[in-house]
Amino acid sequence: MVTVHDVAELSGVSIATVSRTLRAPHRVSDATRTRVLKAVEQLGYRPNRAASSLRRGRTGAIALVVPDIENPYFASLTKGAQASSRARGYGLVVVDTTESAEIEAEEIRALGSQVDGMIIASSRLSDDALAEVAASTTCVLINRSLPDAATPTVTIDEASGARAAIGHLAGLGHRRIAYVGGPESSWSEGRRWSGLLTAASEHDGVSAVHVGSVTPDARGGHAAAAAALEHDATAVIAYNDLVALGMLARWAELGVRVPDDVSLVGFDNTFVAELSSPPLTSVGADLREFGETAVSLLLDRIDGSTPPPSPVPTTMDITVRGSTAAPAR
Amino acid sequence: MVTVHDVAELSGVSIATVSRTLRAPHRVSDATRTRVLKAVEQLGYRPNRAASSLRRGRTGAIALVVPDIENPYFASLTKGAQASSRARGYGLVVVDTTESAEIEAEEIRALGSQVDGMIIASSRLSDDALAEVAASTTCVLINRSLPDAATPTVTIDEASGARAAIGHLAGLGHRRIAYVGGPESSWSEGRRWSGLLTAASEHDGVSAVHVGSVTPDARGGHAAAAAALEHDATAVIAYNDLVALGMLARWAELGVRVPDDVSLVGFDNTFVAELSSPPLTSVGADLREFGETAVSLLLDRIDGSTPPPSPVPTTMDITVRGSTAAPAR
DNA sequence: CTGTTAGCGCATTCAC
DNA sequence: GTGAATGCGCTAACAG
Repeated sequence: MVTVHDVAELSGVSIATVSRTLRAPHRVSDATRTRVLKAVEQLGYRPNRAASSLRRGRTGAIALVVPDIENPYFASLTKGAQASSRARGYGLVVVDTTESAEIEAEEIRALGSQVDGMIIASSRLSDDALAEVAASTTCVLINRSLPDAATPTVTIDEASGARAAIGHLAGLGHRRIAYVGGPESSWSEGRRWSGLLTAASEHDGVSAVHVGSVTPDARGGHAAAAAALEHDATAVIAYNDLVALGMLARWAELGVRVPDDVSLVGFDNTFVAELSSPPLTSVGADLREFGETAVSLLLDRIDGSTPPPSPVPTTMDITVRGSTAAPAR
Repeated sequence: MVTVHDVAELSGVSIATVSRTLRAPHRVSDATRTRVLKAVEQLGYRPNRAASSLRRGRTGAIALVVPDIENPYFASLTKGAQASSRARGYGLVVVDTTESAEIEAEEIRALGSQVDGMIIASSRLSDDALAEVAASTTCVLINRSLPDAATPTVTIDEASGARAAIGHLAGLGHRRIAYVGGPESSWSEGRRWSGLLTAASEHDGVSAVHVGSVTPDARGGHAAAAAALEHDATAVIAYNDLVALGMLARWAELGVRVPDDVSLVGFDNTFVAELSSPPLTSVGADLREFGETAVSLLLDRIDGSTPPPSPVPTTMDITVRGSTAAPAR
């Protein structure tokens, strides 16, 4: 292993100057800087992160905690966070908690001394447990608010998505719209449903009906497909794209045609929405950008340069694809 | 921050004993061990990773480098690697190189001092560049072999997948089978196509025809959908599930019915194969297990307990869903 | 502008 | 079985 001492010796300066050249280049003379950098290059010197972290009390890394990296929603979020943290010179540790509150708690504890801060997405922790985490670490929450309201949080404006979905369907002529919800414990679920109710009330004659809560995957949609049709609705909105695709597949088996017999709208607009036939109309936010926002907020907090302004919720837009059309009658 | 000194003071022992209690419990007496552990618990002491790393010369973390975390293939791989490394007490740093050889090289360099080893999946690096990495770090390659053959590698037995696909289709009565390939530069592409050719030759009267190379995503499949039908084939095998779904969607627009008019088989058997209608028959390996295998191999190398036996390639199995049936004629 | 010095928190000798 | 002492590689005072 090559250390500052080796570089110092080769370039004829002290180890302090080597360190300075790397951390604060403007504090050394041009001549020595070039000399030191040449030696660094020549020896292939890379500062030891562990030593640097120990001395500085900061690791230069942040963590992103997600419930399930296989979920396209979190995959996109991760992608954005990754790009953004690299751009700011930070490493990113991604942790998949497999939807388990226990593992989440454990990982967060273990992470404590390894990173300078963390982003916790869609936490499965209780308010109390999460508040404790927020109190003892520098963190940013995604899609989850805490009563105290002191913890920085980035959220998606679910109401804007609901408005876009309802507006699109109402514009096509739909009057009765069914909503297949996600887990009742989910933070998004509550916001999506209340957003839909509000949006429906803003259109004359349009009503929304909640037809059950399912697990937020294709299996859930599959199971709810039949029930969703039992309410005279001409359009169905699903908790997320996966649920929507599950319904779509089940309806195909049942001979129900989309969008001829019923229109279908998903939430999140993940890449899977483009995969089905017909492709799925879906409302969603730019998740990569969302991930970037969270990283920025966290790093602003860590670097402490500016007091982080509480960011405005990211709005959702609708992407109209083939699964929606005017109702038959 | 609570350190060994705090724990030592509270439990009335020296810092050496505290450290020993944690790292080599059997080397302290029962009495002191319980006393120290109580103090650890009481103070909420967590060893500082940076200090520990500096002293021991190992970080307790490994890295997984993937081209694209949004790709379900790598997401599943990551999931398995994550679970397995956690189980063995190692942290996992996931890096997404966005399919860029440049970023990959840069990240690998930066990672060097931060992890004890790395797993490089589907590297975009040149043989030379990759060989250099392999020479200077402890690493394990996934889906990519190096001429020198000295670098530990875990691979998937693509030939077994090809055999399963051809066998299934031949069994249904298909004789002429088209293959829509992926990027020619892809390591898997070559193995898949040659495996298909070999497998076809093992069945009387069965032939496989290569009908072009596309980008390995739904867009690629969309573009190749029409061309795939121009060869009198009654069944089509796609480079991967995404390509298959792209074709499926395009065919739906074209009025081509699956599996009535043509059968379709994907590669990788990622979760998206379950999402389409009809759901996609696909050959694939257990990717989570694959990720676990890679982690095990790497950690065995690092811990150096046993000389890592070169693992056998993971075999692929076929999952038959609704996209395949006997040919019409 | 540059060098000397003193630890950061921990794991490991080596005595006892 | 335990304690005292050393230094891992680096950065941040402080002097010069």
